[in-house]
Amino acid sequence: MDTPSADRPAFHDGGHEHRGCIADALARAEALCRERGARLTPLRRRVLELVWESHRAVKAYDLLAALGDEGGAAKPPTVYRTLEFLMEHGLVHRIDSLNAFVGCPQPDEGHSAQFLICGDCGEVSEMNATSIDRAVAAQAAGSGFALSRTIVELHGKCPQCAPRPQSG
Amino acid sequence: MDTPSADRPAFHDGGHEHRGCIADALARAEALCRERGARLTPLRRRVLELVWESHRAVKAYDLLAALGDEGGAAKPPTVYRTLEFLMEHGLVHRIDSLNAFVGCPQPDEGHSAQFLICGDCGEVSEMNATSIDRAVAAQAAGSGFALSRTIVELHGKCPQCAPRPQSG
DNA sequence: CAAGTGACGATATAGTGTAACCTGTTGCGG
DNA sequence: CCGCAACAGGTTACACTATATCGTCACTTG
Repeated sequence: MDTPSADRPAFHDGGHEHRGCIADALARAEALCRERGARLTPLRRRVLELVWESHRAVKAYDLLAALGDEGGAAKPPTVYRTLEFLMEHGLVHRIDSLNAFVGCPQPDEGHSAQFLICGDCGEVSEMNATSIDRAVAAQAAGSGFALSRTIVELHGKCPQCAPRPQSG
Repeated sequence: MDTPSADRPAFHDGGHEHRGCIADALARAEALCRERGARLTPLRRRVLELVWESHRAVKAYDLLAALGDEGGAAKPPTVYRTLEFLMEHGLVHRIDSLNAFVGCPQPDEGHSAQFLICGDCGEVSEMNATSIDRAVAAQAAGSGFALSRTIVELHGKCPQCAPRPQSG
């Protein structure tokens, strides 16, 4: 469980059937909202779909533009509120170092995620590394610090963009 | 070395002689710039001093305002360039989750720092936890990810703002 | 002094995020 | 059906964060 690559690939190749990712995400969101009595309105659903159009982090103003192109001219507060709702329910995460948002592949599990962010292709991969969690918790405790939110964002190059010599 | 509290307090009490912190920071900066042939101009020195006026993270436009009050009406690009210089030389760090900047207590050591950020008093404490570094490096390696920049920002309450029951 | 370089200034604009207020919709009890 | 409460969404205006571009000044170096 410590190595995300054990369950699923950390990064996706260009050829994966991405429509499936979107469909899965929407299905999970619908199930989760039904379960919690939260309302997945058309706008919220559409924004989630837009966020999932790629595995890259999407900026709020790109969503704004995309919604505008579709006729429904949303304004900033609308988009931010929608993103806030999606974050509350764990459906998307905010990447602070990018001022951007990315879909969460497992919204149901209560988790503190870490992110691998490729500077080349822009793809973002979510990890759930308990080893990092443990190290962070131990450090915080050692300083008498009461942890409430943990931000771990790792920038670099993904395997596709920086193939190791031995494999190329 | 894993526990910063072993070398120095993670957080400062209100009563510590902060003038010393500032003086130390400026002295270190001067030594470091002299050593590297970098120019610590009056503006850069002043900005560093302003950043160090507290142990909180300072926003760019607060610096802008502070400089403006002093007569020298600096414009945004000037402040950002100055901060960029200070960051290149490790004299300040950027806190991405706050869009703000904080002085670095040990600019000489090449380090990847982690930050404890108190949501109450706003103080920021820098750690150099090799345990976190190791966990992060291992995870990245396990995903075939070539790490270039590590962001670890921990939000919560510092010991002064959230004293543990046993000590209060 | 002339040429080159780096620091800083000025203007303008792009990008990001909120406050405050209002309207529309839904669901429910009277 | 009506009115209410709660929530979703829209509108305007503004505040904050960041960068592009060009100009100017000072300091070095030959």
